Formats: sequence, C-alpha cells, structure tokens
Amino acid sequence: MVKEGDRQTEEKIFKAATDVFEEKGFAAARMQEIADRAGINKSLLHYYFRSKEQLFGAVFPPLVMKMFEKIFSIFMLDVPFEEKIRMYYDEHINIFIKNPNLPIFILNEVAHNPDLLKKFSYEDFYSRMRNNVFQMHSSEFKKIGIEGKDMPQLMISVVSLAIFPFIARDMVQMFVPQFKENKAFIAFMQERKTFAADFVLSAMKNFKK
Amino acid sequence: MVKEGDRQTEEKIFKAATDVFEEKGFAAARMQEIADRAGINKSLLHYYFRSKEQLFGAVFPPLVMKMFEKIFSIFMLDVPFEEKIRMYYDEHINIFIKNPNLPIFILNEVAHNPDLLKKFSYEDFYSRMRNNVFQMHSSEFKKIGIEGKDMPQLMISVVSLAIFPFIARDMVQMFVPQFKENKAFIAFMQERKTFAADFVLSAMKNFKK
DNA sequence: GTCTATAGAAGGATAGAC
DNA sequence: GTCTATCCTTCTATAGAC
Repeated sequence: MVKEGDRQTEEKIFKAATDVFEEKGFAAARMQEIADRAGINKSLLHYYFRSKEQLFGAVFPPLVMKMFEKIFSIFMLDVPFEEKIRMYYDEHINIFIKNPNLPIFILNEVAHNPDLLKKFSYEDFYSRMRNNVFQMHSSEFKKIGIEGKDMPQLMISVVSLAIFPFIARDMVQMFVPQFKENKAFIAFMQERKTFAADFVLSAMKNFKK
Repeated sequence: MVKEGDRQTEEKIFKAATDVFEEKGFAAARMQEIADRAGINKSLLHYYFRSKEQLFGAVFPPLVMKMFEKIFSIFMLDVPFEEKIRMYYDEHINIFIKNPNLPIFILNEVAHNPDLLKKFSYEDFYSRMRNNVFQMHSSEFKKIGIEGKDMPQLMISVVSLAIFPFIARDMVQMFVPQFKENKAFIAFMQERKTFAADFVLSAMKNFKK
C-alpha cells in the first residue's frame, strides 16, 4: 500500500523538476537544484525517477500538452472563423503570460532531440486539425480565394504572431525599452490579442485581390 | 611576430566553435568536440581562448550580427514600404535557409543570459530604426490609419512571420509531414517570401477600416 | 605553437544505514 | 521512504615536455 507521503514527495519533485527544466533547459538543469527546490536530497530523486533522462521524460509531455491542447481544442470548435481566431489569441496568449518561457523551452528541446515528439503521434492531432479547419470554413475561405494548399502558410502565420514575442522577448525589450518592466510587456501582449486577430482577419479579407 | 600557422589555427578553432555552439547550445557544447572538429586537441583550445566562456564570448556576437544586420540595413533603406517588405523577407529568409538553427540558438542563449545583449547597445540600432522607419513612411502609414504607437506590434509581426517557422521547424514538420524532406521545407520557405509579404501588405491595407 | 599527461571540479548515480 | 556518504564518469582547465 502506498503511503500518503509518497505521492506528496513525488508531486513535489515533479513540480520542482518542471520548474527547473523549464527555466534552465535539460542540459543546464542540475539534479541538485531540483532536489533543493523540492526540499529533499539527490538520492531521493533517483529513488523516484531513476535518472535525469527519466525525470525529464516524465515532465516534458505534460508541458507540450499545455502548450498545444488549446490550439487544437479551439481550432476544432464549430464556430465562425473570426470568432475562432479571436478566441485563439485570447486564450493562447493568456497561457504564455502565465508560462512565459514555455515556448522557448519546448522548441529548443525539440530542436535538439526530435524524438521527443514521437510520443505525440501525427494522427492524433495534426492531420485531423488541418483538414477539419479547412473543411469547416471552406465556403468562407473560397470567397476570399484561400485554398487548401494555403493552409500551412496561414496556420503557421496565425500561431507565429502569438508565440514569437515570448520567444524573442529579450530582443523585443531592446527594441522597446519600456518592456523591461514586466507590467508593460504584459500590457503589450494583452493589446496584442486584438491586434493579431485584426491583423490576420484583415490580411485574409483581400488576400487574393 | 605572428606566425602564419597561428591565424590559421585560430580561424579553425573559431569556425569549429561556431558550429558546435550553434548546433548544441552553450550548455551542451563540449570543448572536446570543438577541438576534434578543429583537428587539434583540447589544450590548444585553452591556449587560444582561455576558457569555454571566453570562447563563447568571441563566437556569439558575430552570430547576432549575422541574424540582425540584414533587418537593420534593409529597414533603414529609403525605398517604398512595399519594396522594403519584399526585400526583407527575401533576404532574411535566405539567411535562415543557410543557417537554419541560428534563430533558436541565439534566442535560447539570450533567454538564459540577457547580459549577452549588453554589447549591442540600444542606441546603436533599435531606437534609430524604430523612429526612422515610422518617419520615412509616415505619410503612407497615415493614410491607412497606422500610428507611431502601432510600430512595435507591426514590426514584431513582420519579423515573426520570417523567423518563427525556423524556430518551430519540428512542429511544422508534424503539421505537414512532407516537410520532413529538407527540399520540401525549403520550397515552403521560398514560397513564404511572397506569402508573408502579401499577408503583411494586405493586412495593413485595410487595417483600421 | 602544439602535444601528452594529469589535475581538479562538477554532476549524475549508487550503497547502505535507519 | 529518506538520509549520509561515496563512487564514477564527464568535462574544464593546467603543467610541462618538445
């Protein structure tokens, strides 16, 4: 029978590991720091998760889900495209305001180890989403000259506008020094919800003219 | 007097270090691997560049310049905005096709050590660029309702569309499996030069209607 | 300037007591 | 299940011969 303390400790480790990996990245993360933040010692880490790799393997997938499930769920909704776009920017930017280094962390880890994505099988989401989005709005899209082959360019553009500012935050801060204040940067991203939606919808309106 | 061999060796080290850091990132890069690729041994690395940090410090700034000087030089040109946008996507995407992991590398390193940007003083580029771009095109912009305060949102959007696909390449490959073939991904990015330009220009055309 | 050999430090992992 | 002590490997860095 599992003691109550077990789950608690495992939970503390999991939380600490999530934070440290997300902040530092896999290569720079230290088991010592994870142990410290969890309020235990290194040995106990290895008792619960045999190795650094295993610990990372436990922590990583939920973070990927946190990053992507909103995209999927929103784009699969059966609502008008404009509403979908506005919902997407609202909710996804909210997630990144709460987890500002989630995107750079995930994308950097994946870039150095593409196998990390193998767990998330292609059929699960991606093809379904791409096809459904186009079919749902095909009549809207046809009017403005957007075809199935344009979908990748379009979808990637939509997502770019939400995620990139968080990835390039330090560069953005050089460009606009006020954003060194966290408050100001967040205000900028709040404003971006409507800016990005307007931008995309406006672009699509007369794209093929 | 400096021997000829010196510069050659230093150059080989510099090149090897650039490659390894760019591929692996600072934390995961190994001095041994740099030495191997340079065709020398570890001791000689330390003879030329006292420490890993110093070597990195020598290698990093030129890479930042490679990433950004095109943005600056093109946006400072005195040509119509549309031409500027098309030139920008053409040239910047070309750079990333040749250096696909430059963006994720730089942005990840900077995110974990913001001091890396201190060498690139704010006054050098950023404020000049932001102001000049707006003033150059203020009459064009005024017609379509774009104001000075919109500039950060606009500029960041423009850059997002070029850089993000390279940062998120593995995700993009899940979304469009064909892009696992390098040829197909590059074709996609070639096509993106005009897609992104059309997208931005179309968005701006009736942004405030 | 370049090498071999080795020191020294750090970090991941395990043994064993409680 | 948790701790202390310690091992082992990896990596950075230096000493010293040529």
